[in-house]
Amino acid sequence: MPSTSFPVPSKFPLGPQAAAFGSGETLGPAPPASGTMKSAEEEHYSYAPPSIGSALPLPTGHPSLPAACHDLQTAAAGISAMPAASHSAGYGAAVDSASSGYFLSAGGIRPDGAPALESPRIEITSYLGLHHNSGQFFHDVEVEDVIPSAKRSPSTATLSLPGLEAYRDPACLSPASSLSSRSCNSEASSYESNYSYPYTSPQTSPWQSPCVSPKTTDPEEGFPRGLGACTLLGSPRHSPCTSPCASVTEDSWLGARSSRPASPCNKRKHSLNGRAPCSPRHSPTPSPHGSPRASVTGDTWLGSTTQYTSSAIVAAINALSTDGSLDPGDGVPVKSRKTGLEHSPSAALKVEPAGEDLGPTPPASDFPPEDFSFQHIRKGGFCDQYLSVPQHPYQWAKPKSLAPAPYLSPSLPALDWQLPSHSGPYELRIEVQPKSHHRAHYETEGSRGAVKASAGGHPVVQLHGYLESEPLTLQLFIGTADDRLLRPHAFYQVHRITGKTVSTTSHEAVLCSTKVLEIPLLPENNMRATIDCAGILKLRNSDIELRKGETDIGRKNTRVRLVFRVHIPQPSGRTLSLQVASNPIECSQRSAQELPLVEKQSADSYPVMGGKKMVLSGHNFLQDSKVIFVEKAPDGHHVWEMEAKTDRDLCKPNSLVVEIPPFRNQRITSPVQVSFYVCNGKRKRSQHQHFTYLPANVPVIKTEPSDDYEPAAACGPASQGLSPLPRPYYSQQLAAPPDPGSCLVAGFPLCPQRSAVMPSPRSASPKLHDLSSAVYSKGIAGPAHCHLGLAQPAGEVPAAQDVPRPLAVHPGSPQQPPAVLQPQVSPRPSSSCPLGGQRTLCPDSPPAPPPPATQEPPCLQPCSPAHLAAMGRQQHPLPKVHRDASPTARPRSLPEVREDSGRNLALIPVTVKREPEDLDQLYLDD
DNA sequence: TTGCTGGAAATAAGG
DNA sequence: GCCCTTATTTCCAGC
Repeated sequence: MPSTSFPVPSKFPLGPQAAAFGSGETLGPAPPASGTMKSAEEEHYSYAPPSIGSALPLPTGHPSLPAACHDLQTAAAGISAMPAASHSAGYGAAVDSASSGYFLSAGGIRPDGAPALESPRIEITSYLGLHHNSGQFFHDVEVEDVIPSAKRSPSTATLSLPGLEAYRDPACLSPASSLSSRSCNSEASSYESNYSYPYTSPQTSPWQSPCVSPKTTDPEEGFPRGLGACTLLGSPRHSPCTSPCASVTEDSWLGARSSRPASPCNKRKHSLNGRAPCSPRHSPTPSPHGSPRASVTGDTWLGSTTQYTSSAIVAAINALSTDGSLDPGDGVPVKSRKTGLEHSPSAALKVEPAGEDLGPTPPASDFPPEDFSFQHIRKGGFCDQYLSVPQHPYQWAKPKSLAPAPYLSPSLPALDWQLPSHSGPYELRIEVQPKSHHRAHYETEGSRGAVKASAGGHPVVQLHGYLESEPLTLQLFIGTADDRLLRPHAFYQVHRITGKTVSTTSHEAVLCSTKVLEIPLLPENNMRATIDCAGILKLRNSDIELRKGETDIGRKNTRVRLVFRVHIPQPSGRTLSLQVASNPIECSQRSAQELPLVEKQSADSYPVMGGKKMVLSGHNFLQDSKVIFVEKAPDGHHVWEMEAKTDRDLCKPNSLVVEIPPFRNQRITSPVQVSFYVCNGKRKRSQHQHFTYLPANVPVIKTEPSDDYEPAAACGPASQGLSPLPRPYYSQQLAAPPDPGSCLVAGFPLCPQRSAVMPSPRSASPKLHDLSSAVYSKGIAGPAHCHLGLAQPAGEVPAAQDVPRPLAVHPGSPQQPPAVLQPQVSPRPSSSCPLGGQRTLCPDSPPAPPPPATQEPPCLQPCSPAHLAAMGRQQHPLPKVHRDASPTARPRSLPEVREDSGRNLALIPVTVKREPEDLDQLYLDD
């Protein structure tokens, strides 16, 4: 791991990010240690040390590097960095370090000869790196300090897309994945499996493996997730190249191990002949993504922190990247890359001989991480060949994205943070929703085009209230559509569409292993953008699930949402981040044809007595369709379930009339949020839609279905509770506080909600975030780590899990002492949640915020601290009750202590249905 | 020729 | 361990 040592970013001025990195990475710091692990905190905090900086060469990049190089560097750096950041968590310090080292080295190498090097490789990697990691990151950070964030255009540069290709290595491209799929995936596994890699880092493994073991193949694995980091990819990991080897390996490997030998493989092989042999990589793509979360959780990410960091980092990197215009990946359009890979490269790859060639290549293990990577490079192991493939000369030259220089701060909120859709005068709104079905394409397939609007055309997003003349950047990524908090989807990635039919400029970036499409929002267009450049890429379940830390299941997890974000620089120097998610989009082929889907509902709320007719609009409704209303406990158990009456005569494929059933508790004093879904059969259920029961004496509030709904004041409990979001469960947009400042508190210690439960590191979702890095970092650090890598049983920390994240100002705010953030760190949300603090956040919030009755999924209303607090306290009890209930006993009455308002409890017989499954499972159903 | 689709076969996963 | 059903992933073919 020697190598490891160096890269460390020199400066980590950044708070969070830095922390993340630093820590995560540890790398750098890690003194090389290879292996030495630091406590999360340490890492976070520690990383910053200047010493490190100095120590680190960051050569990468840094400053010294020419602009041109910059990109590369970035990439490289990113890579290195990333790992650390992101992954470190996951794997353990050791790993991280390793990885870091790994990358670093790579990076380091480059610096020198960088360019020379197979840039190709770099590119690939780079894309990852670019964003997030990279040493640059560090740099960026520094820079950032110096430079007004606002002015950077970074993202552009960085992102520039390379297409992301980055995602997949070229090598990977191959469908081959088949093998890989497993193997790869497994990468992690393999990793686990015992192969002893010198490095622990997962990432590393891949490489090594290449030759060595099948595992290797997996480039992907490492990749995505950890990589998420992506970052790395670039480098070493990139293994993709490796993969090639892998391929070699694969074969052997396969034979040996492949669990599923044939299947895909066969096909794939078949394809291989023609195509990409690399199979192993098949996952090539796998994009980076590994689900972020997973990643986070997983090895890769350090911890939530990481994410936090990562995002910040990314941002920073982006900013930096700005400088560099080059993007490794850039120039190459994804597809082109793909193609390229497939063809010639593939041949090469396929030949695998490489493998042989590689064969000779010492197992990764043999080399020190750094060396390892280098060696590959030097030797030109398969990688070289691979790389050598002259794919995109222009790659490097790729022009910067057209997008306006966005304002990017290194400290931008992590992608899994819950952000409001509007704040003060600003509102980010989806004017035209995407079609409810869009068949995502696999890497092995060609693009299936851009997501379209149901009425034809494409989705449209507009930022209202922005009167400045500076263009902004709209970020788009694929998010989840389940009941939990919105977060990047582990199994889907946004895919940039280009061509004659695309009128919107965009470029891809990879943040924390999540592809992000950046689209310019121009004042001349009224800050409105038509999203005709976004397709959806499906990653193989096997590739993602095998990653360490991945907690989500791909099977039946085929719904996504388009998530849009915009970061608005404020006069105060802070950045206001807004986010809005689209209606859910069913991405599978089958589902689109069979599963019922509710797009709109005529009512979002109604008094408990029910009886009103509600019209549901959507698809695949049948006369036999049933509409089931469900009240869930925080832990996902069904507290109440009722089949609503439907009017068969009025049932049409696209509309269904249902009578709102009376709520079980007619005495509620505050709105209770429940959900309902349309069921066409055993396994054919629509996604849950939100519905709010109002107290009998409360005047009915007209609700608008869908996206348009605008919560009054998000902050207040009232809004939360009441807010009848027309949106489906999934809609998790946070309502923004009426006034930007109202809910923000500098210090805001937020509940670590997610962090506790979710793998993902990101913990709090800040609404405004301060650019200042310092503080930021700290906060991050703590929390992040907590979870990463760990998958939590849904049941365990019910409340915490989905508890909405409060909006908050970035920890980074100068005012805030890092300490404040700490709460986030705490592993357990429940305990950790600083209620008091939260409350402080929203002054407006009513004193006794009655959280919506128990049912409400925490996730829905993240905003109010009170709410969170309440959840933390109140919800636990319920779960218990439920658990006690026998699973089978479906409707069963138990004295329930229900708290409508949070204060008054009424004992009411409750029908309890025990739901053994987690939310996830529920979602998956069956 | 490339990209986008729709369909469906081949496999894998679950029950 | 086998069979059946369902879900996933890869291929094909047409426009």
